[in-house]
Amino acid sequence: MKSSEICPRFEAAISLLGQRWTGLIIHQLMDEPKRFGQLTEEIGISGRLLSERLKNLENDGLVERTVYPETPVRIEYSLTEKGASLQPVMKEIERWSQNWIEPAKTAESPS
Amino acid sequence: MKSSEICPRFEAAISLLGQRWTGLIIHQLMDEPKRFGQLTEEIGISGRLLSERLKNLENDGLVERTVYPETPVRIEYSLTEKGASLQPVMKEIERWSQNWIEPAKTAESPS
DNA sequence: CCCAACTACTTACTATTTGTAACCTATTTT
DNA sequence: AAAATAGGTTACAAATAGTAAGTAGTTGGG
Repeated sequence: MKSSEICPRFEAAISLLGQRWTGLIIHQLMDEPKRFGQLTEEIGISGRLLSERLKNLENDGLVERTVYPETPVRIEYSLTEKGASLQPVMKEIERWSQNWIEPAKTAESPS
Repeated sequence: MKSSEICPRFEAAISLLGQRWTGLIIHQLMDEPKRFGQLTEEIGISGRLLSERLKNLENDGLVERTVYPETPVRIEYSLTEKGASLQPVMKEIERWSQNWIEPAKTAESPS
């Protein structure tokens, strides 16, 4: 019952990243801003959840929604400075996955 | 619908860490092996879910369950090499949270 | 020996979150 | 005008998480 012992900031960070899709969305926005449809296709998430997640990420200040009033209107989602600063985290997860996740199998250990 | 474009290893890693409690459990086991009751208290997770998560983590080869046949029996959970190799990831999340999460508020930016 | 307490879970049930599919509005192409 | 595309929202079923109580194997006391 005591959720002490753990740094509340770390807990907050984990409750952000430890939510389904969130990490993937941030990862996909790392290189360049993307549009709603592009994200659903690349990630394989439903519109309902993508919409929900993007709203949360906006509220947390990680993602920014920009409307370009061209014709037709174009809407892009990009990372804020706070969001972009997760790059080292993403890089480390990538590195770990390269070393410890077998591509096809569900195996345990690298060469 | 196409979940291509994303490295399947990265996806696998994210689906591990992007699950509620998993990151916190790994983090708590980083320093030293712990017992079931200790984890529930520190993390604030229910027995049901802790049990489930630990089983999954065992299956994924991240956590090891050791039974010490003392009297009374003592059961400890520890990280395997694969689990321990997530330390850089945890460290980066910690670093990020120190820089970008305000302790009391839900604020946006560091000093 | 019997009863309470402790650890490590499991089971039953409820609440919340996800996933699926259909729908909506505005614009644009055929 | 009809169909298509972008960017969503809504309604509902299915899966997952949370809560509380129960179980099994000790241990310690009366």
